[in-house]
Amino acid sequence: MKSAIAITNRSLHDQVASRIRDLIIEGTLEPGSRIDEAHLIEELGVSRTPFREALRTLAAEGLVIVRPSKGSIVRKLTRDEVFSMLEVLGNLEKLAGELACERASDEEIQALVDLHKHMMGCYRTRDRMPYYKMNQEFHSRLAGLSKNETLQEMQANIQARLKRIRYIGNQKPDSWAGAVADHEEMVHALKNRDGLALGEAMANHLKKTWDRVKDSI
Amino acid sequence: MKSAIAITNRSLHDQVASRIRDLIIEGTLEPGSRIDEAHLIEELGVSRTPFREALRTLAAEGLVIVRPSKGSIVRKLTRDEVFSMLEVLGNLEKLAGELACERASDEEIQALVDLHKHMMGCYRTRDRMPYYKMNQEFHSRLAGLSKNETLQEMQANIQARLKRIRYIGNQKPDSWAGAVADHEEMVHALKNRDGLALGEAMANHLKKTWDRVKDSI
DNA sequence: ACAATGTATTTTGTATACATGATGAAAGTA
DNA sequence: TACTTTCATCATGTATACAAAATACATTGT
Repeated sequence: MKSAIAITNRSLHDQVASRIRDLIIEGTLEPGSRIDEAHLIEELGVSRTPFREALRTLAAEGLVIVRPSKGSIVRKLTRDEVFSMLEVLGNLEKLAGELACERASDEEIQALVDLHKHMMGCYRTRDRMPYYKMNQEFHSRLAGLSKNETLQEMQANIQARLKRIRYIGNQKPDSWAGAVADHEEMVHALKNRDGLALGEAMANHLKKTWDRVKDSI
Repeated sequence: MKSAIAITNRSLHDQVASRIRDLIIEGTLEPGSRIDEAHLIEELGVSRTPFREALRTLAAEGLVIVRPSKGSIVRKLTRDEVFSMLEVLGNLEKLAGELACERASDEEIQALVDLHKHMMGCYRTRDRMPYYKMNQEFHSRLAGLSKNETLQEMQANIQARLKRIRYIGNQKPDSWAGAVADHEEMVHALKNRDGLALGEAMANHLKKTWDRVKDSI
């Protein structure tokens, strides 16, 4: 989050990249569809140069695919790819959980517990959207507590790729209660600094995510 | 592997990205040093557009850092960053090992065993360079046997970032013998499809890599 | 009528020119 | 002399123009 005062010192291609990222997650740009350069350029009011640089960035992030001389498409994830991402993500978050128990300060843990409580509040009042956002935040923050930059980065990358699918999966009637129970377990283990238990809980949580999400691919 | 007949249809920025990647690994472009756009463009004989697109790709890969309006620099890894990368890589390869034991075919395992034998040959004759290359290949192939695309991709990414440092670390007198012993253990576990043992061996191997490499940062 | 080939149009890829912002040097003032 | 301020220069960021490639369409021959 940037403060409103902060001068926009970001280069244009960075801004464009962020914008396109959002468009993909919102679903305005549909997976598998071609990205109409001319059209989108006009829409965004920028020229081709920064736009194309932004596309290269997103390609390296794995959100779009550029086919030489044949234009770019929004990457459409196959079942196998989603499964493979969740498999890796589960493992990464398991590691994150273990490391967090070793390395995080009491204050940091408490802050995460507080966030969890907020989430529980949203669950009780069935506020899906805020819960969804806080959930993303929760996982990101927990990755941060591992004090491992690379782990954070990789986690963020996979999370970004999956965001669209999880967003959809989040809308249908699902085992929300199950996810909440998982989180209770995770927070409990975190409070006790029980790395093994936390790791297992997180890996397990991601396994269940697959069940919740697999039908919306 | 592409057939030799296939015409090189790669776009210019892809070629440029590959070239710069090599320059960074070779050390021609030193970590921390600024990338002189004008100079390098002339050297490569391309114009700024594809060059800059290539830079954005490399930035997303984590090899260079672009500072808005202040040019790009070759990313210089700190001790902490290298440690964090090896921590993640160790975990990733551990997972790869476990999955490979479950999912790889006998032929694939045999092919890897053969590669290992070649490496042993290089070790006996003290051919460092071929050994180094085969070693990279070995780890990449093993990641491939996990049948998990994302895992492969992440492993390749971290490996690319560390290539330069490992390349240096490889030149000084080190515990080459130790690394070889690790590999023997890994291949043994792979043959027996003992996932747990292979996973442990790989994680362990990466831990030792830290010891071998940490002084050349 | 259908297929194949050639042509036109659209779209992507690259180069260059122009604009904007950063860095450093010189001159002026305290 | 030291510090500040302004101006010049250079590097980076963006836009546009040009070139090449791909796709769609039409025309011609069988």
